[in-house]
Amino acid sequence: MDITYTEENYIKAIYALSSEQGGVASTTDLSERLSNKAGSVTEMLKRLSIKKLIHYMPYQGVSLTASGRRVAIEVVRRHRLWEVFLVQSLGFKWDEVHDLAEQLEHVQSKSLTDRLDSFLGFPRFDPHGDPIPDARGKLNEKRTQPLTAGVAGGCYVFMGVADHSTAFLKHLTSLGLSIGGVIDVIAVNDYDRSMLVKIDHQNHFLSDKVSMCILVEQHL
Amino acid sequence: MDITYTEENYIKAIYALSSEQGGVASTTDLSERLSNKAGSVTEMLKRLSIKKLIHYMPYQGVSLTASGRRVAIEVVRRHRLWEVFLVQSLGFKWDEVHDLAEQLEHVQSKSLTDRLDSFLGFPRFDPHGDPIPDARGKLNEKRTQPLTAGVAGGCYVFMGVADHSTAFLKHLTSLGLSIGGVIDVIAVNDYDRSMLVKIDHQNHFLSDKVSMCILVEQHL
DNA sequence: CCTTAAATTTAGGGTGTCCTAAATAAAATA
DNA sequence: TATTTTATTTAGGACACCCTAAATTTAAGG
Repeated sequence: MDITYTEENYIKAIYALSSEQGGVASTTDLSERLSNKAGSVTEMLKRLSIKKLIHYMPYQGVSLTASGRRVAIEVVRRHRLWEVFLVQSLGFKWDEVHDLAEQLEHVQSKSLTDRLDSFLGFPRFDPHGDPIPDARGKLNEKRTQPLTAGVAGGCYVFMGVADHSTAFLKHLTSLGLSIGGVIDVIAVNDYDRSMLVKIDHQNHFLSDKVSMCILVEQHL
Repeated sequence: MDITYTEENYIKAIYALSSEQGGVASTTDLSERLSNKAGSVTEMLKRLSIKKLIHYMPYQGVSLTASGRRVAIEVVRRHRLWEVFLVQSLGFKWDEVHDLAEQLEHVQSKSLTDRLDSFLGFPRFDPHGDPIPDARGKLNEKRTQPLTAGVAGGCYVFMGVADHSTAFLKHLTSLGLSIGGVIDVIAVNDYDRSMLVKIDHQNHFLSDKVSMCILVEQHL
């Protein structure tokens, strides 16, 4: 079965939304995420449903079928591998690679993907800390928490982001933060959940808008 | 101005055909090369003409404008760089890369292309011996001749192919021939232009269908 | 429960790219 | 040159993907 460029983008969006929420994505959410109007989304949902890539019950939202999920994971795998390539081999910065990977991810070739994977040394995470599914579609889930869950005195390792926008990534860079970096939480403001943290010997204030998108693990 | 995937393919085909022939490509040639019907081609030619990418006089064939040529060369550059990457970095064989490069070439990003070029060490030729335009669009023309122009007793260096099909490339591989390889012409049959050659200490008969697509330079 | 608001779908259009079949122009042949 | 063949264009239709506006269904609030 052949799946178009656009269909892949819908599948990917459904995958992302339905894993954030309880397994289903709504028409409106999709329409926002893809910057398309709701009517266009409905139309595509019907097509994807005919192709048996999604479960679609009008008005009830959609979820991926097994084969839809396979497609989604393959696209995600390609996207993240290309991101690694762009950063690791071509020297792009982590905030520059998203849009390029968004195009490269649609080159449908198992052998290309697998060889790229091997060439890169089978990386397990992309430059933003997102896990890369392996050739069989196995994806080791990240066991991370947003930094907002951190407590004063706690020490955390920066493992990934929940906001992939260039603006946000540039901001983190300006804080001296990159994947694997250590964050000491000095104080947490109960009222607005803002926090004072130490990164690379420097103190910074983080609003909860920011710390919510910083994904961390407890430091060992 | 944005140029679609399909438009790029038309531009590339026009570029290829019009450099083979006297600067113009016909509707029928394009229709064959692109496996589209003539009517579809005419329609696209009108569109490309409006975008000022081609000179189009109905019934008279088309040629590229300066800006069309710039687009074509950029696409060719991307195609050939990706081919180098696929062979050199990912270990594909030279007969496996065409279709993949055909997809990768449409990722429109100057910085990606230039970084890839640099990553690969600014290669001047692709795995089939075709010259790669540099970042400014400069393309050093190959000064090669088909092996059919060779004479008995002559010694030649294999520089490229005029047929990029997998079948032909595999055939060359089976003859022990790869870019840079040396070909000694032992005898030429005047009647059908077939020839007896020595490649890597082994003798082979080549029909003119084959030797016509083997591009060579005189050995120093 | 009824009414309003919000979410979703349907209806009707538009563009890009393709097709087939018919009409026309150019080239080849007699 | 007249006629036939071939090349090309035009006309009309299809499908994927998008839109706006109207209709409908579901959810929310009184």
